[in-house]
Amino acid sequence: MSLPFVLHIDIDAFFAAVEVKLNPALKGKPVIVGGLPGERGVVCTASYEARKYGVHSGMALQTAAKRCPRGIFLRGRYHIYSRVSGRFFACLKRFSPRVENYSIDEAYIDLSGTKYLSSSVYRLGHEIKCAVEREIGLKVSAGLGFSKLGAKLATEAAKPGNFFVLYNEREFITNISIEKIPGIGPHTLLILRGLGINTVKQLETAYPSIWRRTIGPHFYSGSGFPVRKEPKTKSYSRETTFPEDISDRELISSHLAYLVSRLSVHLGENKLFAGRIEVKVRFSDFSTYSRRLPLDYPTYSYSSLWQTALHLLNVLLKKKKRALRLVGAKVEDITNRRDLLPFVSVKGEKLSAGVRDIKKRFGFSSIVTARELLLKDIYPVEREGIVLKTASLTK
DNA sequence: TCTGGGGTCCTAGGACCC
DNA sequence: TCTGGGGTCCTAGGACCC
Repeated sequence: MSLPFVLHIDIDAFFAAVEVKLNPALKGKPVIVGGLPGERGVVCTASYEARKYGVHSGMALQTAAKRCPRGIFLRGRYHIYSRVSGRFFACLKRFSPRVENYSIDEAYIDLSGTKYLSSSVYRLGHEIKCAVEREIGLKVSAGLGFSKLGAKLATEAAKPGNFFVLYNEREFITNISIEKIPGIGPHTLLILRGLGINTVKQLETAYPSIWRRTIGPHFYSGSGFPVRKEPKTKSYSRETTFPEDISDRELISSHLAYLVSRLSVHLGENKLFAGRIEVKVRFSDFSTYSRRLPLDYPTYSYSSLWQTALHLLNVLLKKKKRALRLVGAKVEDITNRRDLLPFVSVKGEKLSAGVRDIKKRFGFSSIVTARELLLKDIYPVEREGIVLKTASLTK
């Protein structure tokens, strides 16, 4: 009988670290990934040098630029980060089959019952950390605990670049300040403070149900939440915040068409079918609305998705007479049921497959709908493409 | 300071049925 | 002519995470 052991690993300042690795001249400099200073957007990752200036992720780029005028601002190259991430997880899986990819740069590894247990589980944790660093060439922080929550908090204590073992997890957690607990955000924090709750111990004894709810399914709580296998994705979304608010309906629907097209291609490439689609808008006053509708049948066809999306957009635009800041689309109720494949023979599905093929071979913008063509200044056509005929633009 | 993009999960309340 | 109660399903939106 052995205790459960969970290792948590987190790549330090991931996106910034990748950029520094690819361009060593950036080493030791305040690197800020997320966008350029004048742009509408937020900081995605700040290097530790940039954090010294008070820059952190989620901060508006304009604020970051004020706090750190000499910061090196980069837009971010997500396809590269994603490749590094793949190597990160592959390396972890060599040590244990029970690896949960919690995010692009974070994982839980279940070390319970590992052969090396239990006298040297600590050494094993350290070995894994070093192996990952060698493999991807980036510094990571790691924490070992008896639960996911414990391991995660241990990693926090280890940052940057160290390995922290939580020997007395129960005591460590109960005495910790509640804002350190993942799952307790600004809103919950405000409520709890109002109730006079400041530590986990106070929360657990006074409001056990809140404790269970706020910590959610991600972490250990009494009976324990296991390290999960890769859960399958339940929804895919694409959204765009415009550089400037726009009112032109045609331009708005063109943006939406582009997003729906990307979703359609993504679904089709993975032989996935969406059962529902949602459209989201954000007006210039930041008020945000969404509307969703089930599709007639699960599909990845652009024309089916678009038809419903356009209808939802029209409903949403009636909400306010204001310029738009953002438009987005999301597909949900994803299935990969093979028995749905016969629907691919429907005309729209065949067209989708053809378009997808061309996009794959000649680039995403090599073939676009007439509607997307309105955006040609924003998303330049990569080659002389074929323009797919669509119905009237103003339908 | 002016607030991204991509996800997950939860809940209140309406519609509908018996 | 004053309107129950319970169950289920669905939508919109909020909170949270990285």
